[in-house]
Amino acid sequence: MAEEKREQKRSGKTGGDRVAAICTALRRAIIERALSPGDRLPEDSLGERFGVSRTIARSALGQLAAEGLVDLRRNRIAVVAVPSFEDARDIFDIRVDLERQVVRHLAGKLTEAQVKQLTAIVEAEHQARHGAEGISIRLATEFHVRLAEMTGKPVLIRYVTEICYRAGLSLAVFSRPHSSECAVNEHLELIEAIRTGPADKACALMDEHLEAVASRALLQSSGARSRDLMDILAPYTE
Amino acid sequence: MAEEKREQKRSGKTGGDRVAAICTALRRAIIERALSPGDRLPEDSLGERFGVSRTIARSALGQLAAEGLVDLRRNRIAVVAVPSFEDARDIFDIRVDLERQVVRHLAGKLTEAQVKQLTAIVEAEHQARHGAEGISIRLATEFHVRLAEMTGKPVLIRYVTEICYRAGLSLAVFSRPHSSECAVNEHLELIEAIRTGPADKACALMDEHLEAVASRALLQSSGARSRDLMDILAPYTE
DNA sequence: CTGACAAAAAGTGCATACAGTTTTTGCATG
DNA sequence: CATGCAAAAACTGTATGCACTTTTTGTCAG
Repeated sequence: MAEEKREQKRSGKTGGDRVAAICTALRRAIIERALSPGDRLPEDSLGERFGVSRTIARSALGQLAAEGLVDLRRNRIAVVAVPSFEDARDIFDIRVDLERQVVRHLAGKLTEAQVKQLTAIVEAEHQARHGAEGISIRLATEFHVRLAEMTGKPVLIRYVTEICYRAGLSLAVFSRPHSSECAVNEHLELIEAIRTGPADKACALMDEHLEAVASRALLQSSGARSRDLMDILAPYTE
Repeated sequence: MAEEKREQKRSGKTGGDRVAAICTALRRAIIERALSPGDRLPEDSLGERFGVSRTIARSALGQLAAEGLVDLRRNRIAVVAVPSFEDARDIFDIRVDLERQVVRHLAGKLTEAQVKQLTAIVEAEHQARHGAEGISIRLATEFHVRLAEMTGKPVLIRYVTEICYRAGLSLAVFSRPHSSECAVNEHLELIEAIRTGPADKACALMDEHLEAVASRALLQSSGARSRDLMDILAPYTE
């Protein structure tokens, strides 16, 4: 959030981590669906866009590729990753496990301030529910990421964050009608369950929530839902 | 080991992915404890060692940092990561979840060839149990990685592999007496349970196995076990 | 028109150069 | 001798250039 500002004051000094800034920007663009799966990300354009050399842009792409958000093939232009249906399913399976850990660690231990912080995000989700679709998806993701951050466990935070972004990207591929507004209520219930409830109860609710998100998108478009040009044009053939 | 040779024949051609080669070599060196947590990895030396420019070495370090095997701080020499005790605990917690998924997917579905392949690794572990300590640790890790690969699920494979390496690194920090030979028997039992048993049974055994590995090392050295110079020298003070 | 194919354009892969930042070293000083 | 400090050495951060590859474009024969 504050990084963007810091990048501006280019006093000739070394400059705070530019690679990270580009990664942050791209992650956000991807999660908000300003960038779609398959979109091209040439190093030149990227560098030019952010006012850095290809070296930096390239490094950012490498990082994002490691996170599974970008596909990087030798001698080819980088593209926003296009998760397969199986990938999406696996990502959600892992996500359920990881977030269950988050909830287990947090159940009954949220501070007043933390509850407030989470509620604020859900509030924002509520506000954004009729605005740009991208924003509400980002906020929904942010809710889960913030939750993970509250465990204070760096390793867990890292994996949850990464998997949440990948899940968001997967939904961009497979969820036809963007059906994530209902999440607002579920998120509120989650806060309550984690705040008051016993761990098991809260975990169960998180399981439910994630499974619901997954099926709303993944299962409903059961099977292929491939964006392959061949398939898209099939109905028009002859 | 063989990579170095290949790097020599510089025929001017494009050359297959050098970054990946360096990563592989370093991962292996780390898991075999040829490199210890905290060891320095200057870009120059690394590049020279592998016959590439700093650009490539740097990129490899970035990749490994993303995997949690290397610590990378601005303007500082990269070092092999030094996981905290909490990190180690969290890594094992996540590992249990991930490997449970592997077992669940594999239970009762191993082909003859796969069983043979796994058995071969355990055999190698047995052979190596009195040789170089590093080798047996690497083989034990390889067992789990191979298992994950048998699911054919790229996402799961990636996370299991990464977390296994991080677990290995954590053990390098916290496990005093290298106590991993007993794993041979446990690995054999695991193969059997996955081959024949129902998923629940096999999962339970995997849970046990991992928890055993974790406690043999992590819990036994309960609490600090910090490699901090201050602590090491404490007994000698005065 | 349609294909094929070659030249031009767009991009990536990698080394290198140079600026800036630690870290080390060497020395003088209290 | 310990201490500070400044110069040298060791490294990292980043842009740029060149070689090589892929993609696009343009042209010409069928």
